Amino acid sequence: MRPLNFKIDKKLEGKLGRTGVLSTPHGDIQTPAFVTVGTKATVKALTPEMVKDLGAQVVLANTYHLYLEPGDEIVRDAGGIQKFMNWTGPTMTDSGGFQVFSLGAAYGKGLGKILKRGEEELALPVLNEEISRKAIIDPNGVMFRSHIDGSSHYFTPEKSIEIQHNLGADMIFAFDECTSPHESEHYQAEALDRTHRWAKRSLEYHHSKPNKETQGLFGIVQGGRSEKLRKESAEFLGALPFDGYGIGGSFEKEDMNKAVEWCNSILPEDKPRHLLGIGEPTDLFGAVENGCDLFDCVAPTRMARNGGAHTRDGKISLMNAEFRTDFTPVDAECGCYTCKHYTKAYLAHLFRSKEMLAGTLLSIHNLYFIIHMVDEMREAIRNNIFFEYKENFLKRYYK
RNA sequence: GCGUCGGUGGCGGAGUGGUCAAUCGCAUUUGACUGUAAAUCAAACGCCCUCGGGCUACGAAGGUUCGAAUCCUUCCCGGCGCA
Repeated sequence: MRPLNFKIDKKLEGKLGRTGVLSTPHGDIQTPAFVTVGTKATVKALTPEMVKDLGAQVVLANTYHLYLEPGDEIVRDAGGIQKFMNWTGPTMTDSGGFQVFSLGAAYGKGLGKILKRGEEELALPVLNEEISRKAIIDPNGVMFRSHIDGSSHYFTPEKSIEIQHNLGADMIFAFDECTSPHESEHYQAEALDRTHRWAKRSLEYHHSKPNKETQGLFGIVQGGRSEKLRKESAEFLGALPFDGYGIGGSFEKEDMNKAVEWCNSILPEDKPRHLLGIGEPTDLFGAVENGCDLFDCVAPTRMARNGGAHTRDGKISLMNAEFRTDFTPVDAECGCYTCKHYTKAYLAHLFRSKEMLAGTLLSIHNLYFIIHMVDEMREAIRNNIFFEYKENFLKRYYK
């Protein structure tokens, strides 16, 4: 029995986009779908019931974080991540590959996944960089220093898969190296070679264990901003028997769609593709159009906790003075629980007085907004109106 | 009334002769947030202008000094103690 079954039911004419159904041991996912991030086996500020009610189909947790606390064996003994966190739907776990980046090359530099124009100078070497960073890479794996207590831990591809077997999600990722966009082409090639070797090892280890019966393994395409490397990576990994593929790395905003297209024109059509860590409306349209089926992103929930809200007319910050006396919903056209029952003035009050409910209510809204936007893209593809939908949405959102 | 301690920027509270437009915290304003190191971070925050600078400021008014938020005098206001 295969752990996953992916069935494409409609294609976007002239493009790589498609809709489908991804069946997992814990239920079906209508794709394209936005994956809610619950790094530490919790979607921050929300109960699983809230997450379900706002329309989430699948939750993604993290290997590195759950390994550190509470420990993957505890999650295993609890009956796996679904049972542990009381989320009954499909789950995924990331491999810890992103932490190679965020705790390594990006540590202390405020570097994110998307490189903005003019940020290149940040690539200048920092004094004592090797001391400050908390992840050090070698050919065999990565040494992490815990961001919690400073203790040292060593991840190999085998170790990451072993942890993910213990966590027990329906879909797991091969251990990869997410590179900094500042790295040279030479380094990108070297890192990609490492990611490929790690991918094979992840696959071999995975298939040497019985968990392969229930867990699908995704390989992760890397290659930075290089067309040559991206295509090379898609070729290499596409030829391996993964159950799906992730597209990782950090991008120049303008280049992302191209990079996604390079990868997806090569990756096997019948396998699900997950664009890792992307969640801005404009990026999601590009990703769907160019053939991605899944995307996860912390932005909706993180923004929400910081007072940032999506609306049909663009982003707003509820900390802005004007909303203190605005007695209308965050988005009058939104059907979420928060918009049905609360005003901006109330949310502004909650944020200013630092009440916990603020982050909860706005997380509900932002997740609902993004999830439903992707749902609408899916329906638009099925109804042959994707490009109209896209144009109307983006024109209004970014006006 | 006498004695005593104190009055600093929206608030709290440092500073006790020059390096003070004044540490710091809060509040305020704005910005950022894309496989969560994040309910976080950054910037601005007397007035005027362009970096730089100019102007007005530490209860009020005088004074000492090259120079005062800092010392002196008087006054006003507040806490406490004694009558």
